[in-house]
Amino acid sequence: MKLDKKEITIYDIAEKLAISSTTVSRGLRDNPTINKHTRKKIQDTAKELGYRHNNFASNLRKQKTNTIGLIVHELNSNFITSVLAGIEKVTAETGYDIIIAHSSESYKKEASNAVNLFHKRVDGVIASLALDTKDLSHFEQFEEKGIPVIFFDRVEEASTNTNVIINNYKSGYEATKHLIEQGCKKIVLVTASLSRNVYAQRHKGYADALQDNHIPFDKKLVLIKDLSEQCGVQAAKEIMAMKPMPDGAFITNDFSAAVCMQTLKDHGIRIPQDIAIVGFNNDAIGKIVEPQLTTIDYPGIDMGEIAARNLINHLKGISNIKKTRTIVVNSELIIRKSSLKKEI
Amino acid sequence: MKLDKKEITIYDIAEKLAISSTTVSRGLRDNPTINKHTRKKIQDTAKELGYRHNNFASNLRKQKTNTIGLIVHELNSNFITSVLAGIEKVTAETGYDIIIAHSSESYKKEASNAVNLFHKRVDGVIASLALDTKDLSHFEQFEEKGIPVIFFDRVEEASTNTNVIINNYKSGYEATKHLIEQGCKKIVLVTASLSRNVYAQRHKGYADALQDNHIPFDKKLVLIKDLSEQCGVQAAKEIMAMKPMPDGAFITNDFSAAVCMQTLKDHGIRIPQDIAIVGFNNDAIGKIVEPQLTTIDYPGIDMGEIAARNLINHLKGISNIKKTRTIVVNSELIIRKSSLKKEI
DNA sequence: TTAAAAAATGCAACCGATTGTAATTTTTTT
DNA sequence: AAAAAAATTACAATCGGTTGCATTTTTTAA
Repeated sequence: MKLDKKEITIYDIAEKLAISSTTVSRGLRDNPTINKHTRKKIQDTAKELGYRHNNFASNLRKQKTNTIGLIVHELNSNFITSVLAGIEKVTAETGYDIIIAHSSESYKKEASNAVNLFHKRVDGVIASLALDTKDLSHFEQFEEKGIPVIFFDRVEEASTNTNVIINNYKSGYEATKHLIEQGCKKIVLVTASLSRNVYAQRHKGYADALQDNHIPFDKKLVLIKDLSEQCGVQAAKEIMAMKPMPDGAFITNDFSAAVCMQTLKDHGIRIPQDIAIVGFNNDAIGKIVEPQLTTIDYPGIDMGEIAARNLINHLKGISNIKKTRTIVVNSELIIRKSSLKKEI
Repeated sequence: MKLDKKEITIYDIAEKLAISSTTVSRGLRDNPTINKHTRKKIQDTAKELGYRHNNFASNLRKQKTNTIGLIVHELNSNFITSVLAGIEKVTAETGYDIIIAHSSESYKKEASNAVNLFHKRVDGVIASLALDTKDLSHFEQFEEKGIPVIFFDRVEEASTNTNVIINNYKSGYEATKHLIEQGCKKIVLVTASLSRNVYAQRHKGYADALQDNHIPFDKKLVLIKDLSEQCGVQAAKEIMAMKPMPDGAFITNDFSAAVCMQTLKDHGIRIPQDIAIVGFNNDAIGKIVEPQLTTIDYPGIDMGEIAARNLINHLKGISNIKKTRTIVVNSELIIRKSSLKKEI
């Protein structure tokens, strides 16, 4: 077994330069009370000896970690990775680290991730809830210690936390209205659990758009699914079994919409002629399917940036998130061929 | 400003129970030298007081972090998330934590991520290289401190590190052979930088399959692209410009293959009749495109699990990765409609 | 040249858990 | 009941930075 070289500490640097460890500590962080010349010598020696900062010692003493925790339901989505990019942009600027934890849409795992981050002593948390998360009790531990938590996208609207969201109601309304304008009379809504805010709001927008256009709301046209691959196939089958077959579908997830569309096409159904389809998320997949998918564009980067900016400003005492309750980011309908009955 | 409750330490527990902090420390970790009854009291009191373990103090003292770093080129891919799932399975069992760093295919960011993990003092590293990473000098810092590094998928074959890979040569060979068997005579290879092992090997397999079947290798049929969305469009255009047009294409990335296929179809080219297509990765997208995409299945979960298992066994002294150089995981050709000229 | 002000550096006590070894208590053996 | 063995528990040093305050050195002002 190779013997690892001993770790270099500020004491080694201090000894070599015959100064105190205090000065070294300050010099390494460019503290202006230390003479410029001394600082240079310290930093050069640190490099020369291969010094590396010990975060554990530092955090232990400072009682801060300079780390924020991110809890998401899934990593494998364009939306989440763009949120991540937005957060990283801010944290890179401000010198914070990120710990990423994902729950795979499981409430249980989300709760254990929360405990984990809590024990890791993150300074703050940014989170998007799993599909089946029903209460926020696992976030209370943060509250109790005064650790700020900001939710985005998948939030609990009734909570007193800061939420960064899009207007899901408006998006649902617009998507449905668009389908109606294209001449659809019988519109299916394929969505996930209505206990999750985003789906509940989209559902509400759907229902109101129908009502405003004098189309009766029919509960049987609302299909509640998970967001699996299988769900797209299932939805397609149920749609095909309806008599008469619906002529429009608002599917609140692009991947599911793509799978559903595929299955419908396999059974000889023409899109958009027989049925017009609108998805949600503006995933890359929407431009690859045939016909290209009309969808709602969701500004992930902005949401990430806003959430991170607010959190860090709060941590630095620049602002106080307790005063901000909800931040709504713009989303918009992107019209592509899958819904254009009129132009054909 | 709300005053946060003071943090509870083992000393608080010790004081309350009138025992020493040593006993508390051991009791919390269920050390059998501590009386069962005492242990119970300690753990109950800890819960009651809201004690949380201080990793910083612990790591500082133990000089270990129980954390492994993961460096990947991208998060937004099915392959990488399944690797992650495999790694998490092992780390969950063994009590290790993961820090995820992604480079967005940038060598520079990869290097800075490596420095970051180094300063975070991860006990070990699992990495998949960015497209343009040409040397492994940024990993030398780990080597010097005796921190083990295992590479997977995107590796530097000439290095002396442990690599977990699939047989890219064989996969490239089989994909090409399959196209030849379907009657293709002029086969395009769309791939990424040949300086990255995976693409170099697939290229070699392609070239050898051609030769073994007496089809002359033509450099002009090899299109080197990045893996962007645009690249699929570009490739399609170049393919269409070739006279006569190729009748087969091996595109070493499912997403690019899907985009390329889409573009070809937009120009009235029939798949697989006019040109048969094989992708790589077995991404979900392959089952959504029309026709469904023939591809190479890549066992992400297994690779993650194997990499993590080897790393952690090494850390625990159970085995020594210095003795294992390369682990090859099975991959296989999945035949779907996009390449089946014969059956039509 | 001396006093006052400013700049630079150092002292020493923390932060909280871990661990080798010693001390104490309890149990077993004779 | 005393001695030996086993089981528990405690002491005290350690990990490596950080920071309030004191001290020393240098610069400026008088």
